[in-house]
Amino acid sequence: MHSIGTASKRSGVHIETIRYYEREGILPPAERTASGRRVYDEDGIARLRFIRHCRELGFAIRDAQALLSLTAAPMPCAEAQLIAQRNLDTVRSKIAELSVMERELSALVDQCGTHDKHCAILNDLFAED
Amino acid sequence: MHSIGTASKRSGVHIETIRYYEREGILPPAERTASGRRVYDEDGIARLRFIRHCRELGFAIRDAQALLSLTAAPMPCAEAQLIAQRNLDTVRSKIAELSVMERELSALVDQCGTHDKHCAILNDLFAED
DNA sequence: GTACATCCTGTAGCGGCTACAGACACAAGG
DNA sequence: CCTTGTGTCTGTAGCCGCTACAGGATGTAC
Repeated sequence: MHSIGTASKRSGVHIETIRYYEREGILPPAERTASGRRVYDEDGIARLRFIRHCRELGFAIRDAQALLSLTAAPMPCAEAQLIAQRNLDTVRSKIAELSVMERELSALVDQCGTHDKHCAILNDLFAED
Repeated sequence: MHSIGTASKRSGVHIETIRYYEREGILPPAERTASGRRVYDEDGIARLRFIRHCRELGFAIRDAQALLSLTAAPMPCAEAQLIAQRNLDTVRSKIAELSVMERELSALVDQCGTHDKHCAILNDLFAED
């Protein structure tokens, strides 16, 4: 049995974040000692790590919660794959958006300094469309 | 002279967002009619479009504000370039993070279905590290 | 026994909007 | 003049996923 501090260190999830997850119902409420302190067993720590991995892969916390609850289902694959695919789509469209930004920004940065009179960056931002 | 609705349509910035920018001091307070309605001239609309372009390029609103105020400076280029370069760095590191996610997620999605017994996605998320 | 670390709850803040509620204002038609 | 419909106003609360306190209780080591 472990304190929240130990669970935090071993799972890589900040203490405040653990409490936040509990408050939000992402995780089941932790057991408590007589004096009211949270206590975590290995499963509890594994769940924290699970959520962290989900977040590192870009899943929304609600999706992380859904995936976690799927681990108790008999045939979780199809559902899990669906959620993962949706997230993959989201990640890819974010990359696409950022790539557009990257191209335009680097063009702007390069242009700047080539014009004597006006700043290319500011000019461009003022353009009609 | 234009109403906020017209300014919104012509700049592509939502009405609520325009008021938000004013509240936050991103934009100078708009002129008002006798009855208290906001009024925008062509310059005001141009400023709104400027902010929108900044946002579309990923600039934080505070940076957008800084860039906007640079348009009144005599030698804005160096400063503008600095802000743009910082933003470009941010955008690039976001792309890098998302690319890692993309690779890992697509591997997971592909793996799923190849194992009969356990879901590869959920297994992976439960892994030690 | 006394420091000091750790934990608790509750609340407020971040960024960048978005979405109301409830009250005024204005233009067009009857 | 009155109604109807649309536009606008202020103020506040919510979204996401935390993060950062304040102020108090509890646990541990010397």
